[in-house]
Amino acid sequence: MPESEYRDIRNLDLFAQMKDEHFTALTRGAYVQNFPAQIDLITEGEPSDFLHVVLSGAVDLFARWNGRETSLETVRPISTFILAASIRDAPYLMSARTLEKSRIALLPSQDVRAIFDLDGAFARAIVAELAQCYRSVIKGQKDLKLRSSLERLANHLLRQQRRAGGAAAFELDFEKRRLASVLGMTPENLSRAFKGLRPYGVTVNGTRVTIAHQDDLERFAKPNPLIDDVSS
Amino acid sequence: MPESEYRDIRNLDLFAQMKDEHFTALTRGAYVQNFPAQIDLITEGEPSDFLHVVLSGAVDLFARWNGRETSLETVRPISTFILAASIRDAPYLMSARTLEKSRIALLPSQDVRAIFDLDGAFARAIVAELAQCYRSVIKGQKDLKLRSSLERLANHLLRQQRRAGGAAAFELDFEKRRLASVLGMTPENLSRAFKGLRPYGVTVNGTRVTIAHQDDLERFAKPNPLIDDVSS
DNA sequence: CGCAGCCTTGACAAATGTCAACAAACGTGG
DNA sequence: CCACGTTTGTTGACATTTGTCAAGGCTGCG
Repeated sequence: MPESEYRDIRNLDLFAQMKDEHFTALTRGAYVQNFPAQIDLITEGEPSDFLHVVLSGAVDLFARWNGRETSLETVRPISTFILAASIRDAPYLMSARTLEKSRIALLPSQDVRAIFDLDGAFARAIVAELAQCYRSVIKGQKDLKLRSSLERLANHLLRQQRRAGGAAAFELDFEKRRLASVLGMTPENLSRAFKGLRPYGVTVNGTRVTIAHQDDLERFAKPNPLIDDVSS
Repeated sequence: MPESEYRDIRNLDLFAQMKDEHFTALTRGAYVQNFPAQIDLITEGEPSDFLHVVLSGAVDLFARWNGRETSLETVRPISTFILAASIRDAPYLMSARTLEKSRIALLPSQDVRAIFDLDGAFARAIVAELAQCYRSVIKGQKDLKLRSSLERLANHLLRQQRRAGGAAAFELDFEKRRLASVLGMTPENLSRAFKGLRPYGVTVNGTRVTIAHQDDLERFAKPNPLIDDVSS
């Protein structure tokens, strides 16, 4: 593993505080691999052999049931995914595939569990990470159960706008068919939802979104820190 | 705190392995309280002052937005709730209220965090608990996004049947208006959904459900371990 | 008994999904 | 760089699902 990537991983909140020897042990059995876009990395139901770290690119976590499929989360660098399955030595609940060309580190789950038992700082970091993940899924649950698809889209746009710097015009960070799946609707419905937001000053051109009347949109979307804020 | 309740808490997975002195310190600032039914225990957005342990009764975790309300989880004895908020010292994402007369222990979040930093065994137990909670919310997310309300009800009945011992006839464990909220639909819709399951041999009388044709219902519901199993 | 809350039902409205058609964007190989 | 085919996005028409409102029955409790 190149020194720079070793550093990047080491600097993740999850690994920053652990003992050197433990981090070394953890990365000894690890390897880093490049994947093209649209490659399946893991499949739900399989045993969780590796904790994955996205070093570059992007990964989609999704699930299937009865012929249907839905996107549950997008993982962007630099962060880990399927920590919970690794820790519990339980089967993956979600499948993962690359969205773009991606570089991914794989740490054997077995080592993660072993070192988690030895290193208190690591255990605490895992707690912080899991608590964060948990809260973020709860927010997603609230978003889904309390809002209509139009409201979900409106709030998603406001969140995305903030992440992109806050300007009135910004780029969607993934293709619309996936956005539809993330928001829990069909692509056709998303198209119509965009049109439904026009009265609030939203226009779209390809992946470029412009919010002409910020106040109108916010009055409609009613964003709430307990659903829409990244931290907290 | 009575000795028997002290024991009950001590025996929870979360506390079983921690050092005696730490457990003592944790319970020193704690207190136990009885609440009647339908009492608000916490409100979303408030700082998380206490980790709660349900000793008896039942607690509903729910959330509101824009005048709507939804039930997210039911906590039954003996287990804790809002662990994630306590650990992160973040505001509650959900409100809680008693469903019945309940006995609840309150452990100061500050102490939980302090001892979590001192006690590796405790930290590990918290990890196990949080990973479990995380996975269970992900399952809920899949249930919501991949299934129609009729399918959600069918699978809920099968899960409930198993929990109740597996007999063809069993009791719903909460009132229908709440079940509707848990499943993400209106009470009216739930009524109709029950009728919609009649072709698969489901009949309801008050809170008593009978599944006459187990196979038919399962063929329709297509239960899946990665969504419906409690553990794993 | 009489009230209050829950459940059910019907009629209707709104939201969302499906299917088909087509246009636009993209990538590949010539 | 173009031609081609594939994928993605959009739109319309329509079906299905879900929600809303209003009414009435049932039950439990004071």
